[in-house]
Amino acid sequence: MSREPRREQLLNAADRVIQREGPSASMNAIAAEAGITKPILYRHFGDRTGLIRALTERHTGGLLAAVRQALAEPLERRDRVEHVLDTYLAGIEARPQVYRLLTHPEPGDPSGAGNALAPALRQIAEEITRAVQSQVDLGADRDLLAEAWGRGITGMVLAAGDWWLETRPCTRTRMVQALADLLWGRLAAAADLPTAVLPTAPAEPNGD
Amino acid sequence: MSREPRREQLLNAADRVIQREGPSASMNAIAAEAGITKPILYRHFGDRTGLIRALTERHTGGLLAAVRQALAEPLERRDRVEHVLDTYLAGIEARPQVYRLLTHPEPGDPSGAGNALAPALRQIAEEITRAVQSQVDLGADRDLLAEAWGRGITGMVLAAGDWWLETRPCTRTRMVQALADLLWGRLAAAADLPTAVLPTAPAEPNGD
DNA sequence: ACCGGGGTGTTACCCCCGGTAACATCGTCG
DNA sequence: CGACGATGTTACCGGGGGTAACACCCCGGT
Repeated sequence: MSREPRREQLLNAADRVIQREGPSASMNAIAAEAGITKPILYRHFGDRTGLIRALTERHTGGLLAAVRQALAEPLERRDRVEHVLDTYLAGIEARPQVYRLLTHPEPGDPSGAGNALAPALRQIAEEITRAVQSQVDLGADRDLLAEAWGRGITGMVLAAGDWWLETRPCTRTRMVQALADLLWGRLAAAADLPTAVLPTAPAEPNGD
Repeated sequence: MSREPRREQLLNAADRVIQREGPSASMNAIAAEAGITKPILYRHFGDRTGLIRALTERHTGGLLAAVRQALAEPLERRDRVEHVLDTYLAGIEARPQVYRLLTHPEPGDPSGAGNALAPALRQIAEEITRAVQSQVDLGADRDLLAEAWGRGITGMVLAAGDWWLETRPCTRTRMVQALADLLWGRLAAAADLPTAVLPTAPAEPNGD
């Protein structure tokens, strides 16, 4: 049996463990799930990050492709944006554990310093950047704006989506509306509230 | 000498190590930097997360207070938003390593599952939520929108700020403009670009 | 029939990390 | 003085990532 099929089996096992125990599952646990021992895993994936990377690449495909396709949909812009948001939220809703893996990829790697966006998310950010660049007329600043917005929108959806997944405060479509509204400048358009009172929150140094 | 001052000294040492080695510095390294050994650290902080928490709380104060104050500034809304953005970016610009600590607090903790936003950031998100709730008239959906937007905006600024810090594609004020423009619905307002190419040949399933 | 290579797998080990137990030392207060 | 609360130490544990060394098994070549 050539290497590939075995690799797939090992990835399946790793997948199951991570579904069950979260992204911090140990190599021992993964090996045990696969019915084998550690060195084999290391033969196939080099090190832990290699395994995780293989795993994420395998799952990213679907979500990334879906988002990319949604970005290219021939709709009115607002509808397209909503479509993309819904696609993303549906994706993370379907497989929360995998989604964790995508967002928390390599716990505490000392090398690369701090990327707020995991590789999988960075691909999405680039996809958005490209879409904005090619679809929206932003004048001279287009490159800067598109890049900044690509990252920004990705981070926004990541954080908001995470919150939504955990607290489930509303339906998915409603959440899509809320985010699209934000992107659509509803924050700018809304009226001021009467300056109630309380310039500042009464100093409450700490909570939790 | 009561406990507090020693604690401060230990935190100073931890701070130096983390400035130098990043947030994944080991307890041994921190103890060594302080000229002592591990058990003392554990006496003072319980465990690693306790230390990190103490450290973040110490640094969060400044940024959080600054953001809170910026949110309460008596300006036109757009100016206020820009002020908040600038405050945040200035804060992370001043101390990148600390900022890493705030955003990557506990690498791979198995307990809390996956919070995309670190505690420090969550406080900022709540601050934004409160500000939106009390300052902007959003009709019946105000609670949901304010919460979703609080998280979303925080995530947006986190991701975009991270990218900006690493690549420094423009000045801070320009970055502030770019993000404020996004929040101000410029994405919605801009014209379509002539559908230059794109619909292209019918579906060409392709991977990068 | 023999051998070698590429796959399978194992046990046993290393180093470091987070965390703890047990013990020794100083200064202060009653 | 003694008790107490702080300081500090060495030595250890369990477990995680990662590696070395060895064993099997099958298949194809000479």
